[in-house]
Amino acid sequence: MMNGVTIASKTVGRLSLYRRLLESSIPCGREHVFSHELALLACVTPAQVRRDLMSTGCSGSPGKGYRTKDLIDGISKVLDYPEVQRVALVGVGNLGRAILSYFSGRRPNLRITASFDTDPQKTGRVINGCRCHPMSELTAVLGRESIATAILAVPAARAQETTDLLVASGIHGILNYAPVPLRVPEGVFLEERDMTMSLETVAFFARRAALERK
Amino acid sequence: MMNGVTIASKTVGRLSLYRRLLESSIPCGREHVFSHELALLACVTPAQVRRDLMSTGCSGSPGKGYRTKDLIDGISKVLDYPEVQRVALVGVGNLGRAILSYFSGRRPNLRITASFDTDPQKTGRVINGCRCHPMSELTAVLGRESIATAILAVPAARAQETTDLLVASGIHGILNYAPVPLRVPEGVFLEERDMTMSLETVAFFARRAALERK
DNA sequence: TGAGATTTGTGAACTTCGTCACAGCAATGC
DNA sequence: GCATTGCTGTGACGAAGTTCACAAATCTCA
Repeated sequence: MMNGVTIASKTVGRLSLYRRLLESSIPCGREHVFSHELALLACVTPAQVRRDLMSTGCSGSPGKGYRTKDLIDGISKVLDYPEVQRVALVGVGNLGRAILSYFSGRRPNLRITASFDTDPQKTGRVINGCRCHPMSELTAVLGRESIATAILAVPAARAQETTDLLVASGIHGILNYAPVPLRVPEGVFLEERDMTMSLETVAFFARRAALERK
Repeated sequence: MMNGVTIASKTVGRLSLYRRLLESSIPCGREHVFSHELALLACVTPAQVRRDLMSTGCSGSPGKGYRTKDLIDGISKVLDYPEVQRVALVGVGNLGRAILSYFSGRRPNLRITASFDTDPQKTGRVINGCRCHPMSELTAVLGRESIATAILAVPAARAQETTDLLVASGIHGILNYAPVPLRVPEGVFLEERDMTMSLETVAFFARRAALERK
């Protein structure tokens, strides 16, 4: 690791959640929060919250809780890059557009600034506030904008070749919505979000729970 | 548990993946597969594959591997309901429509057969091959079609109330794409798929990996 | 100021998930 | 038929993630 501190990937995800909750769901007047209040909002245990916050260096005081502002700043110091961190989206189909419209203007510090597609109908246009480039420009655009993070939403058949291209172009983190597992070299962080796997898992346990109830 | 066998949720997800790979990526002539071949396709270790397959009851023979057909049947016996299992989608926005078009006609045994939305522009119409009902009909439709599984893709502000309604209407499994954690009673299986958390996690580790490389 | 109530910070236990490594067995070659 | 090869099935181990539980710290109120 670059600096001495390691931080678990699940913790990073929850920190992002805590920050959102602090910004949106804590009544404005409140200057302090307790771990059990955040826990309730985040649907985790208070111990989990405290454990996660340890890795930000924030500390609260017994009896009073954590200063809301300190938490937001502390979490941001861990999660945010000093400058804007740009993200690329590859594949501007139904899902790609949903992702674009979902993220547009959400966090000023983390922005999808470039998208790519093979379809000439789409390339050259601005879709959901984001310019769509042809795949041929991928390497150049990623380099120019120093993009290290990509969201992949292309058809299964194209997923691996696209990944290889992304990696060769300097991408170090991929969020994969294509329904195939990706092969990436060491040093590239990969998060798989296969909807089929998710749905089939939920369906399996739903069935089971429904049967149990009978 | 209803029957004696417990099965880990991650294993269920991977079994679904193995089946897809067996159906699509194994050259038709091949009657047998080795665990290391499946492992390569699924991007996991051979030991993981064998471990997962244990819970299906399938067994292979040393030197020859697993019979492809046995595996597909064995996995299906675990994952599939004898009848069609119906799924509901709540929230037919950008993401909802992407989900619908993604799943339409994919697995005959697991089908999204009803969708719901508050927007009167959408209700009453068939969108991406799926009838969209007003929320007021939710309980009735889920009951009539005996639906126990739901995909949630509504705005954050509506997510918890919608969940409560789903649970009250007999849902036992929820796949949540709304960007808030849901509170569900025991006995309801919940899978959270918050895109913001995922993206922020990937961005964090991408940045870290990129810095390390310098 | 001191007693009591409450919450933090964290070592230790526990749970879950994945990997190792090897005994045992089917197939093949000699 | 015996030795060899190479893969399966699984007990044991290890890593990651979560919860427990309690000492130490702060606040409240008399």
